[in-house]
Amino acid sequence: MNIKDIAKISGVGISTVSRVLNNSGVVSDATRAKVLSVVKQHNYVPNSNARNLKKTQSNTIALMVKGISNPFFANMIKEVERQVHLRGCPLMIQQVEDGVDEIAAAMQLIKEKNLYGVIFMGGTYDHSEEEFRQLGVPFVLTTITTMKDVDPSAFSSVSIDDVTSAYKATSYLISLGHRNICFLARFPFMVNTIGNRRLLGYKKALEEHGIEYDPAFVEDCEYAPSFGFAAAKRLLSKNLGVTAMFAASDAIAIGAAKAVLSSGLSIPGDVSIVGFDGIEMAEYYHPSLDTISQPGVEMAHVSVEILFDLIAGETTNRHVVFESMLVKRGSSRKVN
Amino acid sequence: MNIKDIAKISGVGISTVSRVLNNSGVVSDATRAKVLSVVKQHNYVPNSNARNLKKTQSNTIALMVKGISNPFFANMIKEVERQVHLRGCPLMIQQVEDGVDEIAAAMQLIKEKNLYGVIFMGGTYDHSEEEFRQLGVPFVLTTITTMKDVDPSAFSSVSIDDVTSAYKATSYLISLGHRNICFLARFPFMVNTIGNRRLLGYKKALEEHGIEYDPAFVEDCEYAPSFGFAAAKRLLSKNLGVTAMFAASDAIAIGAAKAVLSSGLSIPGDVSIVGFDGIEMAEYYHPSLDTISQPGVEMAHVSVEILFDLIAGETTNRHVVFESMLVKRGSSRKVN
DNA sequence: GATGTGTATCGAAACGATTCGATGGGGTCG
DNA sequence: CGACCCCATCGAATCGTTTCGATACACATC
Repeated sequence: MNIKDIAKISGVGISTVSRVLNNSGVVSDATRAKVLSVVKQHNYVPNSNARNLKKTQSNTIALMVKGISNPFFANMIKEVERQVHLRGCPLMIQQVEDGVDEIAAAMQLIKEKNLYGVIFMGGTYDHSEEEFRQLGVPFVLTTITTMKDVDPSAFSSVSIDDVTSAYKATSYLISLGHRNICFLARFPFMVNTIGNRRLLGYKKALEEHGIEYDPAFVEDCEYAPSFGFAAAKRLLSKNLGVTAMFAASDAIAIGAAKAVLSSGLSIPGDVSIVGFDGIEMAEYYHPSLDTISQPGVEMAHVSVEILFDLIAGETTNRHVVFESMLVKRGSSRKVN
Repeated sequence: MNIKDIAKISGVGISTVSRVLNNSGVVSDATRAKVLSVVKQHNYVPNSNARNLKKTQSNTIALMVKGISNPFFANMIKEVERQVHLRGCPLMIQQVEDGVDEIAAAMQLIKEKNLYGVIFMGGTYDHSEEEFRQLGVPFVLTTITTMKDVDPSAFSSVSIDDVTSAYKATSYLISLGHRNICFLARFPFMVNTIGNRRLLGYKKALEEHGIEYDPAFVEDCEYAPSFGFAAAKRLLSKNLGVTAMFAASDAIAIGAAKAVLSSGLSIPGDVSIVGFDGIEMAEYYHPSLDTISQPGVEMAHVSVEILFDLIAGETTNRHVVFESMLVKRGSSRKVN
């Protein structure tokens, strides 16, 4: 069942059916009604391969993401899907493994599928302006840090201020009287990753309060509970007199909390903990975890909005920086 | 840059380039090498819209899923993406909201995109054999229950035995001496949902041990911590003398645990808890939650395997039922 | 030298949509 | 009544592939 069949059955020309389906050009009401009824009756759906071929443009949006199963991302992905779907576009998801060139992978998809637009989510991008430009389709970077010194006019982005957020968390712990505060995050062999930016905020807070920075208090760990658990174990075994932990994700915090609790220490009695992200599980952990919460759903929503603005012809790139929020629950306490 | 350009530059015919790219037909080694070098040099990627149009068949796989952000699903989705990608196919993800007809939604995508295959994940399907057949492309139902009495030869599936799994959990609690065991799950206004099937197992265990089933011990709640929390609160306020809770998901269990702990009761001291799914967070909860664990990654993997077997021409449908596993950690204890 | 066989290659048609230039049949105006 | 216009509609060309029937050449066979 193709457009030709519909045309024949409706007793009109091919192009008339096309105009009805695309609401383009003029069609008399009678003809429109006739065609639509035939379309509905035969359950006709236009073939998008043919349409995309002719228009050399598809309506597919691609999402390139690092780590689908990360609960913070999972939540954002859900909203991205919802918003994209709401605009009548299909969503393609591709996971970018460590070590693959995200832009090159996207480039391939773009050529292959004539993509409508791309959202990149998570990670650190080591790409030049030129590489971004070569994409040739609208795109948005969401919760992504860039390594090269790229002119911001070359891309749109949605993020929070990682330095300030980490500063906020660390300052909070300091204000409660803590001096021996450790920091858990992932530090790959690169500059300007999320972990490194949050480290900056952590250091800044220490410095401002006259606490000397000691690398022994910082542990490298992936953004998952098992790694947080192991890192916190290592930390505790150093006997540094740690009274507080700041984790760069709630998942890490949950693992670290487990390490603390299973060592017979209490939270927040012996050790205070602050996480990062604001995932639902952190609230239902016991004790409820304090955290730096990112408005993930809004960030996803705005990412899609910006993308579709660009698709609609908007030419200036936007950079939306959301405010993170310190959520105080039950996992930190004041010390002498 | 299209196939015609490549042909011209290589000094060969269009069809020769096509044959080289598809490894079909005979091409002399010299010609093949020449063409491939030109392709690489110009970064040529064939346009899949044109290819799909001609072949009236694309290589895109679609995943129709209920609730992307559910941590158990998120994990499976990750593996599905990995496996599909490994086979060189793009993955399209569509979230099916409550109340929309999943098959109809898939049908539309199939016609539109000439899909290669579809994986349905999660939920309860109220569809007839005829409806499944009309899809016209290979598909697999993963962790899905069907309402209509559908001949199993009409579809392939990957699942666990929900009745037996719930029976296992409940029996375990009974074996520890519990009599007042409640059950938390989602019971929509339908038969044979996951919740209802697990309820069956719960009832069966009670019955076998001479414990009378009391609806007051069963609470309806969605598969998320906040709902588990609320449901457990309601349950506790009934003063039924509950000593154990069985939750139909770890997310529910975590919320329920929070309700118990924040009421001043201890786990497993006053209340034992068993969850379902085996998500990572359950292990790192404190206390670590006992759970019925489903091998999500394997289930995802096998789903993709079955799908590609069907695509490759396999004609008999398979039904793989995985074994769930009772994982004992620290959230239940023996009572007198 | 006519015939047959096999190998490497070619080009035209087709897939199902969009779009643009062309057409035909009223109606209006002078 | 002819000139003109406008509205509704039509069909051919096109997008970039795949594929099938045709071709061209070399070599062996009788």
